Amino acid sequence: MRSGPGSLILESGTEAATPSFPDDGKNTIASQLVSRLREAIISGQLEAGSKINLDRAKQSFNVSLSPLREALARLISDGLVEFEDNRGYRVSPVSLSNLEEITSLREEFETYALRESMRVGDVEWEGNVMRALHRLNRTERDASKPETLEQWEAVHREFHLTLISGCRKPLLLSFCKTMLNLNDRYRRTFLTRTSGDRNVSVEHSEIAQGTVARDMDYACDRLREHIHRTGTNLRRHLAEKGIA
Amino acid sequence: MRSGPGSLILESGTEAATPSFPDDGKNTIASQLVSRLREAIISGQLEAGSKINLDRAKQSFNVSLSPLREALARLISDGLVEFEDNRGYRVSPVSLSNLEEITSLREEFETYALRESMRVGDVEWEGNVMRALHRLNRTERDASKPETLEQWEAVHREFHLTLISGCRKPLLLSFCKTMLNLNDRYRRTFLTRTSGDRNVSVEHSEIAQGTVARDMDYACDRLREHIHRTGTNLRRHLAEKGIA
DNA sequence: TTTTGATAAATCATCGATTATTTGTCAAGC
DNA sequence: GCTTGACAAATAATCGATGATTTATCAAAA
Repeated sequence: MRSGPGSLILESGTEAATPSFPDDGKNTIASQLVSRLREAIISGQLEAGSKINLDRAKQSFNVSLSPLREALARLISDGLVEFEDNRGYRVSPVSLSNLEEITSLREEFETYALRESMRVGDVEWEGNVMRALHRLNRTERDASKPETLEQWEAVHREFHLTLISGCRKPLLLSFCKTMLNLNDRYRRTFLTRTSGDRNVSVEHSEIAQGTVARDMDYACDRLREHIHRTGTNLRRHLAEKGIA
Repeated sequence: MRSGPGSLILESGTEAATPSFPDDGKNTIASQLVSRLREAIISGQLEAGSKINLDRAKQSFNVSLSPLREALARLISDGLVEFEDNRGYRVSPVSLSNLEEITSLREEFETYALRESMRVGDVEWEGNVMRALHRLNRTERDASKPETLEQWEAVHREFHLTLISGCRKPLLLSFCKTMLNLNDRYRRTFLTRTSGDRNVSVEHSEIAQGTVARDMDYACDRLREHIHRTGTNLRRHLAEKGIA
């Protein structure tokens, strides 16, 4: 299926602009599935709480059972999928209490990671933060253009991860990444527009400015508020849709 | 292989004292493997950093490939196993920096979870804490008897988990459980005796007493010290064995 | 001697088919 | 009418075999 390095046969896939070089990562079907399934869950294509029928999933993703099961097993780490013996896999459900926990943990984990980053982060990290902020501010978010929403989600996620990427604590970073994933699912499912009384751009800028200035208390307070506001916002939207 | 409910054929396994009733959980080979592999890694039977050869593992555990791969995929969540495309699975390596991160995160996560537990925990939780303390104090730990060490590890782990079990934050609890697993691997691998200058029993009692008295600062300070001392201890033992 | 490239061996990834379990259905008994 | 139990359909779990990739080996060339 995959043409090896040096092959003259062009691949028929959508990606692969450089057919003579092996792709970086994501070589196996199982690994590709992890990405595709994660995206499908976060974006809401796979409904929260719904059972994942292996036969149907197998068909709709055009894969065999083994890589599908392996991908789902790996997704348990992300908290996006749950499993029970002989009952199979299901998309993790959403709930008010789950959202509240995610918000709380993001406040705790991310402020801790940000403080650590400011303590030990180097100049390159500072630069990455400013670059991520700039990209975020230059990315348009228009509810009438769905593709801009997706793009904005990506750079927004990247901004928050960059903020804490200087902390030199890989386990902590992976936890934060997980929480951010779970949080993004709520936003992408329930929140297409931002609340009117917020200027999110300013919030991001304040966090970033405080961060590179290494003003720990200021930056962490701003970040905590930012996360908290998003949580409050989302909670309201969940309540409107009658989700307990 | 498995005799169904009501069957008159007795199982040949070591467990299953009540053959007429389905086991609670752990029904499938994959799930049993998760437990067995986790125990094998934490106990040090599977060497840290070593590659897991699927063919050999298949034979030594007497299972087929599919459940083995699925079990390993699930173990990634626990941070005990790492994976790379086309290179397979390996036991997560140990290092000084990894131990230090685990210690830091345990300090942060567990004190936060303990505070939350004291804030919202109910009377039943309090009772569970006192029971876990009592069991721990009554469990002997004799380096000359390996089976007592294993037993002690189990009740010790149970004590720490019970402490924070009142917090009503399932995601936080699972993170703490993961960190505790990783920490226990270091202790079981590198630390068979407790340091001479510590009275660990007193430390546990102080934490538990402060907890049920809902003295947040006292209990959390004692817990943080307790975790920190264990970390310092372990770090020394790692250094002695020349592990960077 | 070191490097390179081809080949062989080991190992991982995937598939299709088989077996085991759960869930849905419905009739018999209470 | 409600519960119980047997049967059938749907679904999950496992297996053995096949295909793909990586790693090891070693001879030829620089």
